[in-house]
Amino acid sequence: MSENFQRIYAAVAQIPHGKVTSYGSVAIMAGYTASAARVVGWALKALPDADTIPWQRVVNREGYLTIVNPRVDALEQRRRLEDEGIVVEEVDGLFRVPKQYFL
DNA sequence: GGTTTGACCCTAA
DNA sequence: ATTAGGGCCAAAC
Repeated sequence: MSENFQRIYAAVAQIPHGKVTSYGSVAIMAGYTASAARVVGWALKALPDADTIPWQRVVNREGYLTIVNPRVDALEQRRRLEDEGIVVEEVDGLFRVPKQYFL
């Protein structure tokens, strides 16, 4: 685990309740360039404590939940988002957050 | 050890 | 509007 990951986790923790943001925005908040979005994906995949970090508020730019982590699937992410009052719509078998919820 | 591969985004054509 | 390519950094191979 590197310090860069810690900065990413801190940036994710700053996302307000009931809002979502994109990977690129998290990268910028963490002090990276905008195109370091993939690193954010790696950081969240290797997330140490999924109970305290609001990782579910990070979606891709189109609002889709592109998650492949075996520990936590897209279903759990949708459940955690709806617990915050976010309405998640289903498009072609994939979950999507409407653009109005973006930060 | 170098090389490839990602929970992706931006720019240019 | 859509497509192609480069970039970012850490793991996995």
